[in-house]
Amino acid sequence: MEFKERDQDRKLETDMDWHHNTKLPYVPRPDSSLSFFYNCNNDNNPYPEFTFILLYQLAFLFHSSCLLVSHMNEQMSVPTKDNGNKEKKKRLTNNQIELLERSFQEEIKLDPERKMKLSRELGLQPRQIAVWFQNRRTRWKAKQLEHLYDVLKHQYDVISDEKQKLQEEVMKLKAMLSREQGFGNQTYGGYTEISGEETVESTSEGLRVSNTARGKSTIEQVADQVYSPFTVEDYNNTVTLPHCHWPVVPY
DNA sequence: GGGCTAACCTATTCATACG
DNA sequence: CGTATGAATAGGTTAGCCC
Repeated sequence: MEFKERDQDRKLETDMDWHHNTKLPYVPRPDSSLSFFYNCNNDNNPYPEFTFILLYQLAFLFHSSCLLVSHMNEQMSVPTKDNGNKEKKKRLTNNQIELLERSFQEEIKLDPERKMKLSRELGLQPRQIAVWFQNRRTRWKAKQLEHLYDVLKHQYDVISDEKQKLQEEVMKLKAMLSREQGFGNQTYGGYTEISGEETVESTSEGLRVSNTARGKSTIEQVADQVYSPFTVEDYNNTVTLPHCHWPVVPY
């Protein structure tokens, strides 16, 4: 079967889920407009009864399928841009949303049993429950990304400030060094024969930094703080966690 | 392995509420 | 009346099941 056709079938099934309680109509005997099917009783036919039964069944099937298609189109409200009986979208009530929200906070994924339970409790179609959960997960992920962006931006700002301070300090120290060199090679305080880089190490700020100098620089350490708690794996884990541990965010 | 199915996802459409 | 929001659809992917 062509993929597109299969997909359409699947859509149909999904829609049948939407109208899971749809009952097929009683199909009456084909009407007179199909009477040509029954006019098989002529002299040239050696098996009039057999032909009648065969044609009757064919006619019945044809008529049934016609009725079935029209019934399904009617019942399923197949969204067509031009028909007048297109079903209007309705907002869910506050009570419905409240219960759905509570259920979502318990578990962001929806198992079939819970779907049916919610469907019964809320008087909504199972398909509507599934769609609501899908949309809610999308909003939840968007909020998570937004939150992650805020955290990263804050940490970026902290690093930026630190960098700015360090650059200003380097400038000051370079200026001091220039002045010092103006006095020749005489010692000045504790500094002798030092480069600009090392000067930073010797300042109070630099001393603070040097406490951690055994391993990584401040920036590297801050960078670690920025990136380590937010690995892709962690993010994926939060997304696939069975329970919503992320702070509840309004959507 | 390939077909089928159900559930999921992202992107999009469209109706509705609201300032 | 324009915009934001949310319900619903379209089309694609994936995993599980069966043959």
